Amino acid sequence: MALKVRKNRSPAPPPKCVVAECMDLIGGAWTPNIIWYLHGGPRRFGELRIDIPAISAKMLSARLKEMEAKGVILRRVMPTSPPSTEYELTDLGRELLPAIIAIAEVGFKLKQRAAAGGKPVEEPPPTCFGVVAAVEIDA
Amino acid sequence: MALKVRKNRSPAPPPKCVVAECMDLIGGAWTPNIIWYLHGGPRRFGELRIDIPAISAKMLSARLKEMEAKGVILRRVMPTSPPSTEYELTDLGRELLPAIIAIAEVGFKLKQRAAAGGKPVEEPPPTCFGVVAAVEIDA
DNA sequence: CTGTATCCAAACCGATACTG
DNA sequence: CAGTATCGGTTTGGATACAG
Repeated sequence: MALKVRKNRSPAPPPKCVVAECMDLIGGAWTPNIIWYLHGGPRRFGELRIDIPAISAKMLSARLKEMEAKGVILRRVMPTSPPSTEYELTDLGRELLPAIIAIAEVGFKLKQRAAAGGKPVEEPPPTCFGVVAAVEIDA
Repeated sequence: MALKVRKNRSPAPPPKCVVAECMDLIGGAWTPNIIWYLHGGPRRFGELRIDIPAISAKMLSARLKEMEAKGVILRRVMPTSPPSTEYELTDLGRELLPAIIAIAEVGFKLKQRAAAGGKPVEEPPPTCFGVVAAVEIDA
């Protein structure tokens, strides 16, 4: 251990907080969920509604519009009948994924612990999202 | 690249979202900031108020109380004169750090890009928080 | 110094109903 | 299918003043 315990109050000037820049993009209550369900590829409005059971059409619409304005997602209207719309992460949106995944990993651990009755989970899952990373569809 | 591009709509059932479990703990608007400034060690009420300039005493108090109730932080009153209070991350709170740090790292990248005029930053900083990890005070 | 109390504005959010 | 409109309730959050 190279660190020493601090003896005085607030001797270490805290590093400038850089959390806000990211939280501005993922801070909304539903935003992380939307990004999460979009990370596998483009997805439609109705699909997202089913993905996120508790969300109302109004909120989903509002968040999607907001995220589009911020450049996090891309909205593409397909000229089909009936018309459908696809939402997709932009490059900027994909940059948020590490944060979202880290959040999900912590959430996974928390959930496991809760299921285990409050006792800490020992072995951290190597990558509980291997499944996610291996999305592979042939047709 | 081992992945193939999906050809149909929503063929991949999205993995259960585990983001909510963590967002319940860090979802508040100020919570990530508080955890961030607490990750270097215990910190007092007034210090946090200065650390997070935009926060009001009311909100800071509310968040701290909420986080204490959730077991994320520990509140310790020091029997000094004038009395002071220290807030510290619990084990549970420390488990949230990977997510917070990931958020901060993304925020750092975003900030750099913004400073660079919107162009993407190429080299990812190895650990832009080495400074943070090396808190070391002699006296 | 460490909060709490009150007032008040704005944002968030669900339910429901309706349009193209 | 993909939204929008409206209503109403809850939450968030700042300002200010006050208390232990």
